[in-house]
Amino acid sequence: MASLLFYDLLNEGLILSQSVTKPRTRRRTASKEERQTQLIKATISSIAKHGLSETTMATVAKEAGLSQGIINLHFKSKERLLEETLRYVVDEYRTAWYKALNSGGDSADKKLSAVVAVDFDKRICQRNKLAVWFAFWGESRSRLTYRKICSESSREYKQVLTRLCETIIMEGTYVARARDVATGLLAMSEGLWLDLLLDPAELTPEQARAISMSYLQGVFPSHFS
Amino acid sequence: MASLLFYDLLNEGLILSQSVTKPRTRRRTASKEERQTQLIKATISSIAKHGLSETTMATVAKEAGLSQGIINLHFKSKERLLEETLRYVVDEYRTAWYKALNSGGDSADKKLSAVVAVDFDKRICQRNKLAVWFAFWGESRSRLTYRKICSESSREYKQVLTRLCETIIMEGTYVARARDVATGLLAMSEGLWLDLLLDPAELTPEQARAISMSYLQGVFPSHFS
DNA sequence: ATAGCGAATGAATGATTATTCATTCATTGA
DNA sequence: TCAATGAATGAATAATCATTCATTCGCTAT
Repeated sequence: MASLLFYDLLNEGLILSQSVTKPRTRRRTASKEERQTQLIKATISSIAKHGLSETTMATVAKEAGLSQGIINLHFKSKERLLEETLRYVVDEYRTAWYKALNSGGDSADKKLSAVVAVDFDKRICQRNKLAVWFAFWGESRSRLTYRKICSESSREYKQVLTRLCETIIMEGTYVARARDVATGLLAMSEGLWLDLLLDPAELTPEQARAISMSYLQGVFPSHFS
Repeated sequence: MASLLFYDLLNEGLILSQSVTKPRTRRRTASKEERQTQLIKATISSIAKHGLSETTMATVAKEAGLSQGIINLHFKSKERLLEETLRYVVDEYRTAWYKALNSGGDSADKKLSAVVAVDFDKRICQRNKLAVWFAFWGESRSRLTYRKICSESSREYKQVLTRLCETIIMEGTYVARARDVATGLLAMSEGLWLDLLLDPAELTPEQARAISMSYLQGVFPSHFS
């Protein structure tokens, strides 16, 4: 009890002296959801700027213009924040992907073109976001949680793409194996993302899309020209 | 002076008492180079097992079966160790790549096939090593040093591949742009590596090679069949 | 043998960083 | 206007981890 009282006095003293020296910073309150996405966006920026291994509670809080403790208040821990950040990027991509799939025309080749375009869309193919993808992929081997978040949707894409390729193969007279083309197409996007991330002067998203399309042209010449 | 003496006595006392309790561990001395590659290999294992962000001096030392201080003895710092580890993997790849290029036959298409095969060679395409590539790529955006180590050789490959594609395009009557094919081919390998890293049950290196080759078959049909 | 040298150790140190929590502050409803 | 509520703060704490260095150990040349 005595020590608690002493602590209080000491603390008040500190705060008093600070409120004189420090300029008052404005403070606002926002809804939980608002703050959480704000913090997730700050995390994306921090990962892009400092890398995942040097992203700390401090760098994120600073990026968001908020205080140290804020992350533990809204997310339970740093690990949770990171997981939610990955989920945010993965979900955003997933949404855009299915939207393109379903509104990109009726034919299989138009659908294919549409989902390829998504990968290099301005909204998806931003360097900050690419940095997040690769940061988490780099840790995925050893982190089951990260791998799960990524792989559940990834398998879906491959499945859907395989179906589309099967349709095209039946329409034309191609010898290609549908699943291999799907795998190759996804792989090419990921590899092109790496180029765009590491050396953006060498390649534009639009060129990258053209390269992906040239793969489809090569494999399904009478469908893509 | 007095405190130094006291420290000595204390230390000796500790060691004495330990030599009784602890089982003596055998100790060997190795040449600098030997130890350094041993530590680099331990680092590769640690990155594959724990990820880059949880690779510590302790995990590496333990993996190597050596003591805490050993890394600072052989490399100046942790950062140096990591850089040398990346360099090791990059150099190993580079050596294999040029060896394949120069001994893979005389024609451009045979050379192309040979360097594609390298990417999925048992010696190069090991999960531990893939984990290292992606771990460093994930941090490359924010670390100039990592990017430099990777990009210097990467540009060379693209240059050489472009030349080979130019030759092939002139031999046949293709409309493809050499540099785009080179970019696409490199990207596809990187993307396939990601698949092999994250979901090795889905894809074998041999299948991955076949997928890469099918890209070349599509773009240069009369050269690859 | 053994002295000398350099490799290796591992406890101690200092720096960094996630987390906690008592306190402050802004908003809202009465 | 004023409680009441809960969002936000940030100093303190505890844990982790890279680095240092006094000491020990093993090898080689003499």
